[in-house]
Amino acid sequence: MDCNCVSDLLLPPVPALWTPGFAFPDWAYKPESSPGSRQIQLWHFILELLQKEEYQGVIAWQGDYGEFVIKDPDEVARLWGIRKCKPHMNYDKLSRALRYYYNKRILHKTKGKRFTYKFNFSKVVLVNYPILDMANSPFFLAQNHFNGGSAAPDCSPEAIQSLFPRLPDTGRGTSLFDRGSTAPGPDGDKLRLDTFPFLGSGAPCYSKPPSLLGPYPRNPPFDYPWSFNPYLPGAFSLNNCPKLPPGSLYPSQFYPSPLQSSLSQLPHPFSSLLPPGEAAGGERGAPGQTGGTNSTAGGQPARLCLPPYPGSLSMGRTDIANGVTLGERERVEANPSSTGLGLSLGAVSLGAGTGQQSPTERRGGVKQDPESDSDLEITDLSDCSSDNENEHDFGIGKESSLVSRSSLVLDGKKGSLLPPIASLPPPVSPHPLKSLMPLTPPPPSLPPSLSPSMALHDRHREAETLKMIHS
DNA sequence: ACCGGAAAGT
DNA sequence: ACTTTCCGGT
Repeated sequence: MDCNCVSDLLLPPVPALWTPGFAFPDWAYKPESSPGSRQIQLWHFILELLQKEEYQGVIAWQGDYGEFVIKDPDEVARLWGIRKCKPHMNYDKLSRALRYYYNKRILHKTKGKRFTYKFNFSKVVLVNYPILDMANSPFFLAQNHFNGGSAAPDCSPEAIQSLFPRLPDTGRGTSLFDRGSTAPGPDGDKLRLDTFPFLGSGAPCYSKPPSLLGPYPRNPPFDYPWSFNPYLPGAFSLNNCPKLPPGSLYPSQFYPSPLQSSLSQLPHPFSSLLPPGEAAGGERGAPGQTGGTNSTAGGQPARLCLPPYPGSLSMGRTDIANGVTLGERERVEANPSSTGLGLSLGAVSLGAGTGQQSPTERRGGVKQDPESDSDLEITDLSDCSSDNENEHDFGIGKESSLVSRSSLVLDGKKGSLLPPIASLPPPVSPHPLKSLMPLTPPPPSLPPSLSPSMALHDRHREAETLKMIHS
C-alpha cells in the first residue's frame, strides 16, 4: 500500500514543529464520506507546507486571510508527487486537483494573482468536522465544562482530557507526517482541535494566519482581544518564529486550552462560560494580552516573526453560528476576510513578516491586484453575488437565509441541528459584537427538540446582556 | 496561467 | 471519494 517513495523519508519524522501543536485531528484525514480513508489530501499537504518554515520559499501565506501563494509551483508539485508517489506529478496536475477543491469550497482561486489560492478555512474544517464531534469540540466542551457540563453527554474530565491529550504531557502527537497508523484508539476519530493549528492552539508561526477558529474579532485592531493569538508576535515566545527551538515543544501557552483563552475574549456567550478569573482575561499563568499587551508566553519577549497585527480584524459576525451549523460555505465566501468560522484573525500581511521576499517574483511576481483581494471573487457566487451594500457585514438578514439553507444541506448529511436563524433578533446596535450574539450556536449535542427554542431564548437573553454590558 | 470535462487509477 | 492524467478551450 505504501510506496516507499521518498515521501516517508522526506517528510515523516517531523521535528518538534509538528509534534504537538501541528497534528491535525484524525478526522481531518478521514473525510466523512470516505471512512477509513486516511490518505493525505492535497489540502492537508498544502497546509503542511504552509506551516513549515522551510517551505516558505516554495509556498507561503500571503495576502488575505487564508490566502497563499505557490511561489514555486514546480517544487510544490514535486513535493506532492513525492508524497503521493507520483513521480510525474507536475503543477498542471496539481493545480487540477486544486481546482477540484473549488466545488468543495475548500479552496478558491484568487483571481488576478498568479499561483495564488485561498483557503476557505471554515470549509476545510467543517468538511471534515462531523457535527456530532462538534459537540465535543473544545468550544462546546468548554461550554459544557464551565457551565457545569449540563449539555454534552460527554464532558467528563476524561473526555476533556481526551481533547487535550498533549497539553500536560508533550506526548505523542499525530502529525500529518507522523500520524501513526496506531490511531489514538477509540477516540481516534474524535476532534482534537487542540492539535488543529487553525483552531488557535498551536500554530508555530504562520507567516500569515489562516483565519480559522481564531479569535472572534471583537475589538479594534489596536486592542487585540484574544489572550492567545498564535499569530501575534507575543504568542510564540520563540526567538524565531520560523524554527522552533531545538527539541522544544510548544510552550504550554501554545495550547493551553486554547478555547479557554479564547473564550475569555469571546463575546458573551463564550466568555461567560469561563470562570470569573479566566473570563477576566487572564488565563492561568498565561498572561493574556487582553489589555493589548502581548506579553504572552511566560514573560517571554515579543517575537517578530510575525508582522504586526494589522488590524484587519473583520467583524465576522455570524460565522460562529455558521460554523456550528456547518453551513458556512457560501457565507464565508461572501464575507470577505471573515474566512473560517468567522473568527478571522488579524491579518498579517506576510511578506514582511518573515521577510519572505522570495522567489515569488521570479515568476513574474505576484501581482497585487487590489481588486482581487476581495473574497467575492470566488467562483461560486451563488450567494455572494447578491451582496449589497445594504447588508454590511454585520447584517444577519442574509446570513440567516444562508445559514438555514446550509442547514438544510447538511440535514441531508447529519440531520438537522440548528434552528433557522431567520428569527433571530436583528443587530440592534452597530456594534459587531451584537451581531455575533444572536448566533450563539446551540451545542449540536443538544437534542434537536431542545436546541431551537432554547437557543433562541438564550440568544436573545445574551444579546440583551451584552447590550447592557456595552452600555 | 487557468479552467473544467472526461476517464482512469487508488 | 480523491485524485491523476489528458486535454481542448479561455
